[in-house]
Amino acid sequence: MLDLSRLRVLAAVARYGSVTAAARELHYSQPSVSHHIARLEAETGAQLFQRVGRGIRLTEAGRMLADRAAEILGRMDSAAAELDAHVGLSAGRVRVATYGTALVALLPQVSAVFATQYPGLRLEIIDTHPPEAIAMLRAGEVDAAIIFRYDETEPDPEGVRLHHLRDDPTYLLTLDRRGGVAQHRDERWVGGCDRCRAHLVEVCAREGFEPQIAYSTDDMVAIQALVAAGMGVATIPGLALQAHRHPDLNAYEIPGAERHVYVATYGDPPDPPPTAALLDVLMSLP
Amino acid sequence: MLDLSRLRVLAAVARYGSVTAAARELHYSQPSVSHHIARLEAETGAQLFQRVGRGIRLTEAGRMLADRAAEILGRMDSAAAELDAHVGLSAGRVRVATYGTALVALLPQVSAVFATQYPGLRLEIIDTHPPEAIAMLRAGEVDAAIIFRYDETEPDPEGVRLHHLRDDPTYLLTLDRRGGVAQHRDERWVGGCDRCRAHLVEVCAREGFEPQIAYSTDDMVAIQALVAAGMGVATIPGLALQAHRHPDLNAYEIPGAERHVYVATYGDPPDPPPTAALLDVLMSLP
DNA sequence: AGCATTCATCAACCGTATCTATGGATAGGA
DNA sequence: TCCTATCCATAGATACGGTTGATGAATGCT
Repeated sequence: MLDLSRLRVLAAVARYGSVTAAARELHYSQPSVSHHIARLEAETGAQLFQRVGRGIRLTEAGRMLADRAAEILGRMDSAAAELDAHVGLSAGRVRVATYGTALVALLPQVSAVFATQYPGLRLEIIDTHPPEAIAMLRAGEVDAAIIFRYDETEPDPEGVRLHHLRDDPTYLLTLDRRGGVAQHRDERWVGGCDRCRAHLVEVCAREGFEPQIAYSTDDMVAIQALVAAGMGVATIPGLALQAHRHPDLNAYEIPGAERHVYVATYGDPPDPPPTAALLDVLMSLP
Repeated sequence: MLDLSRLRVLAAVARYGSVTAAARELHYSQPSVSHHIARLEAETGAQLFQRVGRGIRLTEAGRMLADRAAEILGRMDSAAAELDAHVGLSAGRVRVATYGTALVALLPQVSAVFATQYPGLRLEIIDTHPPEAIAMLRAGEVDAAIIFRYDETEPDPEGVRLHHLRDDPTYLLTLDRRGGVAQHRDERWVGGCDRCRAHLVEVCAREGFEPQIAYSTDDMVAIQALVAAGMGVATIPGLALQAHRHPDLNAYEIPGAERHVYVATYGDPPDPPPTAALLDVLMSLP
């Protein structure tokens, strides 16, 4: 196959019409350039130049190949430039899968930091529950996943690395001023997603009762509206409260019911620069 | 700048998703491929792959560069194929400048041979008198020039090589049956181009008279029509008669008045293949 | 637990590009 | 006409880089 440095030499000789001038331009010695074009002709079996007196002139085939060479070299240059942009994080994208609460509470700030600090680095966000987020991370559909778990002693998911982001306390939401979970054992409860509901049942079991779950929704606004309407009480993560807070409601932190929030990445360290940048920004959030 | 063999390795690893598989495909050893991608990453400063367990996965930057690499390699391939076509004379073009008589008498046959023997090789023809044809040859505007001269002892034009093609006798065209030039000394003459007219004067001078040139034209049909109309006599090259012959006219070969016909090419041997092919065909014409 | 696979590292060999020095040829000037 | 400067090709020496084979570490499967 054709050799790139030969093509570069050919293009230079074609542009300057002289072996010596091309050598000067390329910072080569003249014999080196002469040798290159001789080898190129031998390798391709084509006559690229015709020697005329003490000069040379391109043949039709030589002109054609020189044009192609210039084009290829141009593409090479632009590919190198594009790669440099990726290295400097002024190009590329990061795809992150995250659950709804973190999406509204954290990602807007991340996006704002990216816009000023890494313009050109696209942030793509996918709203998914943790199990699916991990699956997407393994499948390479996202570069990072923001997940949570209640029990930090449970084993880490296989094949991914977890970076602890923060602990998110769970709050009891009520209309009245009674702050204990057990005090609401006979009321109706509003549940969240599957895992949140399971955790709610567990917390209540610790207090010795089974909650009567009247309605389940992931929507933090809906949950608060239902409680405010007197439908019952609910638990809600602190991050959700940070994003939206109904004025009529009281919130009491439930001890020992923190959500442990992590960013998961795939593969061995080091993480690719865009992913590392996302991690940095997430870690530095207040 | 980026190295092509590295890019080829990168493209292969990207396509197969494995260093070992890429090595098999490229007929490289596995460490060689591993080394190549390590060097490519070091040279570009970009993280192209992420090691995950016993495998590897492309990063965003790696995917981008691999795509560009595949594109560049494709262009390289097509350039090589195009070049091969030129070598095999199934592509390219030959540009030839020729004077009118040779154009109508020789070039159609050349064109016919090219069409069957070198399909894809374009033949471009320019109608020019010999001095201009030589100038165009020197300027690189044509690859060959078909010229003639009467005096073969005159020095060859500078900077070009002449290949003798044939000797084209000059004929005396008359309405009657008198075949000698001197026998028409008092008639009126029809002249051709500048150089032909000068030659006519010279031939007549050898016979001891100066011809009375009543009309001059290059058009072989017009010359014959004028003579047939009784306007006078004329000289005409054999090749012209070969292309067009007025039935009423008699033609007598003038001894020692041959046109020497040559193909001129530029630069040192060997000629580029398309030019050599044209020469071959011209030489083999009857 | 054992085996096969995968990728990274190391040392040795080989190929090839590059340089300097030299030669042959040509174009321009005295 | 000769001389000189310029240009391209060739030859030999050096050094850089690529390829290979052997080896090691880590992982996933049976």
